[in-house]
Amino acid sequence: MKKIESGTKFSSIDEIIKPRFAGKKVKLRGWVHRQRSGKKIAFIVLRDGTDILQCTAKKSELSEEKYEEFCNIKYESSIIVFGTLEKDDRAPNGYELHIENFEIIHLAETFPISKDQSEAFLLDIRHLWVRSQKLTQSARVKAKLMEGARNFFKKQGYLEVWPPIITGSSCEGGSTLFELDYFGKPAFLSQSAQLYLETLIFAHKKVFALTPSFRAEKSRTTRHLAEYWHLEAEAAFLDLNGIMDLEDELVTAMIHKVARDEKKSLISLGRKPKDLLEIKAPFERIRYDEAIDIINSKGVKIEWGEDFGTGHERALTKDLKSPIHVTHFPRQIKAFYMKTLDGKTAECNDLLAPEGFGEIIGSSQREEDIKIITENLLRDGSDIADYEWYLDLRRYGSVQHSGFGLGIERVMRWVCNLEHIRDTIAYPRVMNRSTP
RNA sequence: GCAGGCAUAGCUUAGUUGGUAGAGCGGUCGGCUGUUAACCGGCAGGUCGCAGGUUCGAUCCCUGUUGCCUGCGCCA
Repeated sequence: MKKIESGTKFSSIDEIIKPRFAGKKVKLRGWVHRQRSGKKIAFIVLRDGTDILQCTAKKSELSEEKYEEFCNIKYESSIIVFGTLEKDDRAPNGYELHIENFEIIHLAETFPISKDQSEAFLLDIRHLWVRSQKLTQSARVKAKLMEGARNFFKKQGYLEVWPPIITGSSCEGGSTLFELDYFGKPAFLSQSAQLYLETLIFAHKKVFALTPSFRAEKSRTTRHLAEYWHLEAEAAFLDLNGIMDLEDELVTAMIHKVARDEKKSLISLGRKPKDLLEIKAPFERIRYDEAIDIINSKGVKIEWGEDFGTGHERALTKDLKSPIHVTHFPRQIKAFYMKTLDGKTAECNDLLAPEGFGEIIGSSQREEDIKIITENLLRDGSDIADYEWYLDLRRYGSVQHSGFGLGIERVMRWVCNLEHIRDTIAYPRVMNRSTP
């Protein structure tokens, strides 16, 4: 491997593929994304982490040996190229580099990924497939979504906090937790930071957190991960309508940020930025009862008291352009911490993404009545002793409060128009895969 | 967890109503080309997932097993 001389000025592709750089000399370094060579002229498509650029080498402009070396460069070799940038409609993105000199940093072995690949194979060699256009674009979109979210929370006065990942008790139901050996005692990987965020609002009033959440559910679907990134917020003094307002503005801020700053990636993933910009808070809100009627009217059967399945969510959102809230689900099918006003329904809401993508947020106003919480815990067969610390929150300065959890990868799947949630994350953890 | 499907070269696959197999890509050698994972020709590359069974003979039929994929349930 050759050392790169220190002090050398390199450009990045995204900053030079602009009209004002046409005719200018530039030095780039990156990886060979594509390579084609002939007798007199050869091409490589260079990828440098910011964009791709076609580079052209002519035999007449390089020495015989240099040209041959250029023709023998293999995919994914790392390389330094030097030359003049030109506008050229024959190049993939309208610009190309006319190579005057180049230096191979590392000549790659034959890259195992070629034209035809199966999903299973791409998961096996994920550590190399992360270099693909699809995964790099999706990664950029994700970063922008989070940037949009953080900006939004900051503006709203929410403090970012870091709850624990290892926990001693569950949040909702014990069967879906990953158990681990914690110095000889059982502990669990967190599946939601909610209960901890509830403790923290008494210190900070309004908090949010981005944490990994773990679900040991043996789900086999295109929208479940065993490890996913969970964006959760909790706010004191907020009721159900207040938290829904916040969710709508958050989601709007996130998708608008991406639509403005990551246009190319979105387009290439199959999502028009303009369509995202047309989606604006507040989103439509319907009650569970109305949703039941709508779903039934679309020919998909559901009875009052049933939770939504995939088919129900799809029927409800397939023809929508904007997300929609479904509120006030039956209390019996919802978690122990959700508030009830009428004893029958919960002050909760699910935010469903349009076009059939389904649930992206689960949210509720929290129950303050310690008796009802206890009742609910007993209903679920939980051990009250495990929740004493949580019940303390209702003993010392209890206030009305609400919060929600948003699945980043779920939002990603919708925003990037992706068939499978695994392409929203570099290393998807699903039921039967934990490597690479 | 339930239901269905698949497993043949490095990758993507065709095929054999049971007589041990072809192709494309990739590799390699050569030709051609301002190419867009281009095209043309030569060559190399396969104990047909694994273990049993039936059979003169199994990659093909049967049983088991493992891995993977899809759908459902569960959820974000």
